[in-house]
Amino acid sequence: MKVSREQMAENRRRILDVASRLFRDKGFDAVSVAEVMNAAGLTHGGFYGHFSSKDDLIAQTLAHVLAADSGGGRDLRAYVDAYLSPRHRDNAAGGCPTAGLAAAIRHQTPAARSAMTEGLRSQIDRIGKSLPELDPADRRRAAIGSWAAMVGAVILARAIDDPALSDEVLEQTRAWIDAGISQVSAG
Amino acid sequence: MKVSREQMAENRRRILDVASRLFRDKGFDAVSVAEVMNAAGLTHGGFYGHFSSKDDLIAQTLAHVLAADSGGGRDLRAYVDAYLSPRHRDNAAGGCPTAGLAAAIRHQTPAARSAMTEGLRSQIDRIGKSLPELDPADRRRAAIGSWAAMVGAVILARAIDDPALSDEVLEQTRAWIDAGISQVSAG
DNA sequence: TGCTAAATATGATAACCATCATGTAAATGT
DNA sequence: ACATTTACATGATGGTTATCATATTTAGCA
Repeated sequence: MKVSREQMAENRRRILDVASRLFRDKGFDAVSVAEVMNAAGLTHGGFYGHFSSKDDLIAQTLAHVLAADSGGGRDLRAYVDAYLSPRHRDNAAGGCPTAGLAAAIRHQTPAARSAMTEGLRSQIDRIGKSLPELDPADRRRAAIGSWAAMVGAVILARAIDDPALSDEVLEQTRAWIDAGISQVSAG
Repeated sequence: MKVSREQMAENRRRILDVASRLFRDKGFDAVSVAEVMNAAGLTHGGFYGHFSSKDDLIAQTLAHVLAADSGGGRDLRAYVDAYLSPRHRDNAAGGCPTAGLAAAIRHQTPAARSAMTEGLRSQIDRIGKSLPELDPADRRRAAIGSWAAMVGAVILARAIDDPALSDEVLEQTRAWIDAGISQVSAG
């Protein structure tokens, strides 16, 4: 059952989209190739027409999802607030791929690590650009420090089973970043 | 081939120790029960005499490794320096279980989540205690914010395949935490 | 309109793994 | 010393999964 060229391209896009959601939600290992294909409305057989292996799917999914930048844009404050919200914590499937997948990258192929590295590099640059009021050294430090705290806080908040402590981790990290950035720009 | 009571207790301890190292190094999924037992010098058959399931092993391993506190102790500065060092980044098997495993806890059983939650709660308290110069609200905020940044930075540094960027993430996060704490205590 | 190549479906296959079944030998208590 | 219990070893078993083989259908082209 051959499909049109555009249909095939759309299928590929859908595979990458659902794979991205499933991987963020359940982790690379817990998602099977057949599960991805079913979620994309296909069966497992066609998979190897699109990708050479599951590892290849993982690498291409990362490149795909990290290309779609969620970046800080102009208003860093608003971005941090949304990032460190219970809503984002509770929405791993649709949330930041770094928070969901960065820790698992260690066990993946070089292609996957490379995709993640480029994603992180541009994310750090993006955050830096949204801190124009700082001088370059402070800007770089604030961008990296804040980003590390954001990613760490969401990972910790998702790991904690006590809702009060989980909320507190988000809230206090938000205040900590806020204070750090304000004080640097005031200094 | 029965062994003495103490021998059995030692075997159990060894299983938990090697499991802790293997899990931190390779992740829960990538380590098989047989691999753990072999690393402990036993065969897979005896496993269910010690644990009711692999999930049970995971939960008990977390409780075991998180009980052995690596805590901040008195000198927070030194602890942060060691935590955010290339040496720690490159030694996942022997390093902080939170940095190695927190992100994977989401996909584990309630018992495992609960062990991790208690570990994090006491780690945050421990860091707070090593900031006696701050007033309680600042102390809590600094403890949580710093800890999130530390965990996040090590996870990011381990995900990045460019050594220069990876080192920079550690270094800048260290400077960021340092500045945050100094400025709060100066303010 | 018919031919051919290609995209996907259906259906193996082989490896891995958690868990269970059973055997064996030595520790423990009498 | 002996009986019994028990910790561990050896050896299944069943389920899952990545990957491959083959069939089917239709798009793309002459």
